[in-house]
Amino acid sequence: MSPEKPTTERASDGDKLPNFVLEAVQRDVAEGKSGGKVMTRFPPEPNGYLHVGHAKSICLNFGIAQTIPDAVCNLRFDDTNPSTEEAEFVRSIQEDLRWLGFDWGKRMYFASDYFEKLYGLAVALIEANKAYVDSQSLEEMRLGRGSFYKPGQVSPHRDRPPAESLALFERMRAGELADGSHVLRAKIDMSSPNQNLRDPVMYRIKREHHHRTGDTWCIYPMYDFAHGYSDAIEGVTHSICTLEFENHRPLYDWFLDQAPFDPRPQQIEFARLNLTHTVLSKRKLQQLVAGKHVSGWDDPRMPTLAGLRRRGYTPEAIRAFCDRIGVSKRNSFVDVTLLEHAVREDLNARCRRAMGVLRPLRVVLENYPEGEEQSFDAPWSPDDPARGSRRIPFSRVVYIDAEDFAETPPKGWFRLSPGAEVRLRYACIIRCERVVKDEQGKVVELRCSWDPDSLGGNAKDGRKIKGTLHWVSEKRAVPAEVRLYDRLFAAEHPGEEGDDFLEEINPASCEVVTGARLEPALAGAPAGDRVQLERVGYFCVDPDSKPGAIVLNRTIGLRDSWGAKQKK
RNA sequence: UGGGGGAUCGUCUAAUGGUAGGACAGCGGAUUCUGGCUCCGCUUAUCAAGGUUCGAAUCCUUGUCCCCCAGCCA
Repeated sequence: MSPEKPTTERASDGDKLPNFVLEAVQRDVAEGKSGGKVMTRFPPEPNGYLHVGHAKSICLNFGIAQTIPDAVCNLRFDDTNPSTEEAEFVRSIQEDLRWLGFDWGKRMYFASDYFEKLYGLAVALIEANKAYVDSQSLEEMRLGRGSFYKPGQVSPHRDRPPAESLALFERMRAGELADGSHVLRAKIDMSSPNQNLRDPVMYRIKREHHHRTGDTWCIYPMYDFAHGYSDAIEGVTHSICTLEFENHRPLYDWFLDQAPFDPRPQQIEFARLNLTHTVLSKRKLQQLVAGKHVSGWDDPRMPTLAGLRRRGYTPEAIRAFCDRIGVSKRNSFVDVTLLEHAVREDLNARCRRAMGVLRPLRVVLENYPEGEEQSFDAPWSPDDPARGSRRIPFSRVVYIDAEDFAETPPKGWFRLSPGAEVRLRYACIIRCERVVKDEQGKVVELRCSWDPDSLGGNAKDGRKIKGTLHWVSEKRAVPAEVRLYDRLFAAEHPGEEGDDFLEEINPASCEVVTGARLEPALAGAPAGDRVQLERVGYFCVDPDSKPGAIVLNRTIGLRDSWGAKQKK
């Protein structure tokens, strides 16, 4: 059977857009910053599955490492909040990253690897009188922080002697103090117009089991404190993050000012991906899973990498998409048709073709001898004969798709209708002689004749046949369940005006067709196998498939200019 | 009443003082044993107003609009 044609070289490389982050890094290299070294990192928090928005960040960070000689990209799990993080997500993130095609070598790290070092850094800040233990309540701290327009008030504990803070901090670590009773804060500027600088919390007490450190710690560092130092500890030179951290950069820099590292990492922000007809916020994806609105993180309608994979998307298509959307600082919504285009383009080049009928309509060829059978040769890839062919069995009764017949055809119809001729792909020409209906008047069978002089599909007398239909032999077809997926949200911007996005789930986003029939060559196709069903779309064999009960997921339909025209 | 960012075709994104280009989407056509693919063509943009300049998307001034920030989340 024709294997998929690999498209790694073709689809993903070559049309990378230049972007301002890469250019900034290249400038730094040219100027000899950090001794010309470049190290980036991809820092997921293990509290959910990776999605196509992460893919943008992954392609950026790993892409820079691949573009610049000797540069590397680390994988670092930002696991500083044990309340939400799980080992299962650590596993899935690695799996998805590998699947996408990126390799972090031996450089897989965890912020939790640095807990002891970070504790030491915190102690040093206390000793330098740059941090203090605050004993205010959460509410008092909130009030004390002021507002956008009002400067904050200093904490009554702000001038606590370093020795006293140190003693308290040690007791925090030792588990002698209750959750929430104390925090360690950086001593910066309570009246800063940037609220991130109003003595941000560095450590909180949290008696939670950590997926890696277990119960070793009951205090955990906050993002702003942990992230920059984790970068610095690893030797990261360029810490690339999304726009909402722009306000945090002064704090990122402040921490680095207190304990100079070489190289000193630099934070650069870019706009996260937004996609039309899609939700990408971790909270909303969690809601979809937790509320069982989808079958799981890998539901083929999910924008997660696991979901896209199960749907039949290829890593090359996702990478090509990421390369093409570019990187900038503008808040934007990428049209989901661009993603759909990327996957069609890749699948068109790599998938073999086969025939399958979603909604079978029985066609009896009255002038074909009963009990006889023949077969036709059909290339796996008409555009590339080198990929071989298979035989397709043919006999007196075949199925065509119900939607390829119209009793009263609209203008421009060149599929089957009473009295009309069409070609059965690779087989022969047939004419519809009679329509058989049930008591309700529903068409249940077509009585047709075939032209024995059209073997292979071309008429001996040279007459042109405009319509070509896909078909399967009744006797030899294999049954299949086909899951027709569509966008999870019909609305362009789900939940836009405060609407509940859950109520905007497209009820037609998953249509299960149970009576489909496939050509026999598809029997036994393994899970993950992809194929184009000619004239229908691209499909991927679902892991739910059992021997003799194949399940296909529709990745994406073919472009349909006829259907589009009909809609107008 | 604050601070930080951002405004280029319908949507993304280039042009870094010198022809506003590409991709997607849309429309039309050619080709076709997939109404697919491919090929060809077309439509459409510099937030506004002033200024500097031979020349401005780009520099200056003044506005306008959009996004982010008041977690012991990341």
